[in-house]
Parts: sequence; C-alpha cells; structure tokens
Amino acid sequence: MRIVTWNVNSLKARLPRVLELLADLAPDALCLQETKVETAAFPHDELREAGYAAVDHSGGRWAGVAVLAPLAAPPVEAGRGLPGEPDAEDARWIEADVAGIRVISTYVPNGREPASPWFDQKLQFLAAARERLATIVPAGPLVIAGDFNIAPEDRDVYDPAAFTGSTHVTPEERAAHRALLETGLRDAYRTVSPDGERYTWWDYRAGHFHKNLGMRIDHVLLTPDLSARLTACDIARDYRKGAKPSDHAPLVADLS
DNA sequence: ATGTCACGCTGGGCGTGA
Repeated sequence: MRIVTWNVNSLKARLPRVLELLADLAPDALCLQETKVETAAFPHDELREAGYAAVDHSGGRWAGVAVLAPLAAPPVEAGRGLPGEPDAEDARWIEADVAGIRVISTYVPNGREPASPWFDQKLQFLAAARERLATIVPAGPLVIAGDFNIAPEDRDVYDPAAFTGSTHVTPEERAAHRALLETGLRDAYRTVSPDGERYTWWDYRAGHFHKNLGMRIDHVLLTPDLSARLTACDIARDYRKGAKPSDHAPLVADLS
C-alpha cells in the first residue's frame, strides 16, 4: 500500500505533473493540498482517464484538498471540513475511506506572522484537528497526510536562525503538532529516518531548492497498526525539479 | 537579496496569498 501526499500549489497548473506522478508512483491513495480550484472545475475526467477517482473539498481560488485512489478501490468520502475550524468557508480538511483505511488530507493555515489574527486561526485549526483526531484515531487504521505548515524540530529546517520570529517553528505551533501526535499517531518520515534531515518544501525564490534551503513541513502521520507496516518513507525530490514544479515535493509512504 | 509562483480581474499589470 502506497500513500502519497503533495501540496501541488494549483491542481490546474500542476495537472501534468500529477498525471506523471500517478503513472510513475501508482499510489493507492494520493492526498493533495492547495488544489486552488472550483468544485465544478476539478479535473475528474482527466484523473479518471489516468485510472483514478477523487473526492475533493474545493474552495475556489485558495486552499482546497482532495483524496485520490485507483478506480478499482476508489475513495469514499467520509466528511469534509472540521468542527470548530476558524473559517468554515476554507477548504482545508477532507476524510475518505480507501481500502478500509481512513485517509485525511489536510492543509493547515500558514499563519503568516506570529501574534497575528492569522496565527491565532492556525492554532485554532490545529486545536480543532486535535479534537477530531482524538475521536477517530482510536477507531483506526487512519492516516492523516498533508501540509501542516509546521517544522516539528530545529533539524527540520535548514537554519533555525533564519526563521527567528517566523511561523512554522514557534513553540506554540510545535506544541500543537505534538498534540496531534499524542492522539496516537506516528510521524512516518521520522519513524523510517530517525536521523534524517530532508525537506519537503523550498521557497521558489533565490535558488533555495538548488541550495537545499528547505523545511520539512509536509507530513504523513499513521496510527500504530499502519506504522508497524512501514517499509519506506521517501521525499520524491524529482517532482520539485523540471517544468513547472510545485514548491513542495511529494512525500511517499509505503506499507507492507 | 522584497529574489517566484499562481490566482482573479481584466484586457496587461496589480493586489493577494504563500
């Protein structure tokens, strides 16, 4: 079983790269974030031609999440949005059942600046996510994957000093991330690579990808039954290269 | 290094968000 998560930064702009990924990696579940597409414009037809079905929570110009799975074992929607999230108009959370596993794709708010209303809304979203997970994780198996916009530890950023005063690394955000894990989830990348220092996001600007100036902010979190089946968890950096890349690379988790 | 993308609105740059 292969589970992939990818912040595509516009599904319309990234569709060729998504089709490339489906053909090359053949995921059993693909969680997308920042689809930035209207519900009516979601490219179901193109994905179906590639052998995939999708459930999407689309918000138009911003955000947007989806779960894709092969037509032979398609995703069955199990809910969208999050009780208690700060803006119900945002499209940042979708749940689907895929081959007996609850699969959640989430796009946590960026937060913009610490001590701003947007930062408070990020923490509020994370608190709502924790509440939801506390309810459904015990019923596992479950995977939640997406762009959490949090680097869990200093080693998950290229230079902690470069992020002083910035979001993604604050004690509050890291505590909120730990609280998600404490509902009974394990970080797939960290489980496979206890000493790994690889990243999933690099700024488009200033050649940051070329210099590997990135952060690990995309995560696959698994219930223990699924974590015990992990055989690999890799960052597919090739998708950050080439024509029209997203600023995020896909994260690929393989289960026996 | 305020350095790049992608969007909507529009009709070609600008405002917004990341």
